[in-house]
Amino acid sequence: MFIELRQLRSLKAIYELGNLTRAAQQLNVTQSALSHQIRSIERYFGLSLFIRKQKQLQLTVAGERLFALAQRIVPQVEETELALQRMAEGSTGRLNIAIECHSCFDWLLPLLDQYRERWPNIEVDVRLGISLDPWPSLASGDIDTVITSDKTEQSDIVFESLFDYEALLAVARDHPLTSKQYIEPHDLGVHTLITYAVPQHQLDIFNYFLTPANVEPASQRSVELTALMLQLVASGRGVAALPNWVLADSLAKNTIAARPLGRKGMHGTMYAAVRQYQRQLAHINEFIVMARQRMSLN
DNA sequence: AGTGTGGGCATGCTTCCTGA
DNA sequence: TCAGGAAGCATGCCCACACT
Repeated sequence: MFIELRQLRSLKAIYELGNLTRAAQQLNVTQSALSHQIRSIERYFGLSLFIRKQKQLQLTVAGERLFALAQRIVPQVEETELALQRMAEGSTGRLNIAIECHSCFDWLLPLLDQYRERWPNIEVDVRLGISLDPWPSLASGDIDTVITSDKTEQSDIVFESLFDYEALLAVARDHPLTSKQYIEPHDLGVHTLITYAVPQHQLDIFNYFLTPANVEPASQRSVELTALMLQLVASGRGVAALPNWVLADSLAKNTIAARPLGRKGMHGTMYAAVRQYQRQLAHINEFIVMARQRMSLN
């Protein structure tokens, strides 16, 4: 391939400015360099691009053909360069987030309000990843980050740790389990467990606590909203395993009590999974930094 | 180290403008 | 009309740099 973007830019500048000298000034090269460029195209194709009879350069048919190409290509390239530059600076772009936990809304939504103030030109969208497998969407670029506590080996995906948390069993203030220092799996065998309305295999309380001990709760009730779950727990209609950031407010107001799950507690880390090449984008990096800052304060 | 390429410097040529 | 100067382009030569 012989025709280069550099040459199209030169041809466009020469035609628009009317002579080599002014075009050379605009392109930050010497008149001589520009003349060499044009001559090299002319020699390669064996065609003249300009009629050089007067001082004013006039396009030949071949020159017009190449200039038409330059008029189409150069603005598109410049527009794309600008868009990429802005994307790298973070002044435009998008942040499509998939979250794998219902309770993440509790910290994510206030964070996004703060984020939108800082990055008003970034389009932000949040999708609940529980009902779908978010990883193919992340790999294909359909979404930009997955908020998850499951760190799995994925090629070209980096897991940025956001914060550590502990899942606790929330119970009513006067619940019999408040007498225990920590909860054991069999303690739940006689109580109603309130969970989010998702399949059992997506619930950590089953995966890491009940199923390994071969224990089933006496009954299970599912709800969609965290607030409703907390109300049901507070009124003694069941117990629920929730991360500490969800319980912080209710514990502070003393409307419920909470106990660790197991002697050592059930600890986890929340991650933001992003594609490797997107990690350096300013608006994505800033989201990670803001999430860390916000949750380290809690 | 050899080669290719882009671009700068120096210089010559052509065209245009201006004043006598 | 013509001479002189200015403006603009072309070209040979050279150098720096990238690539193999």
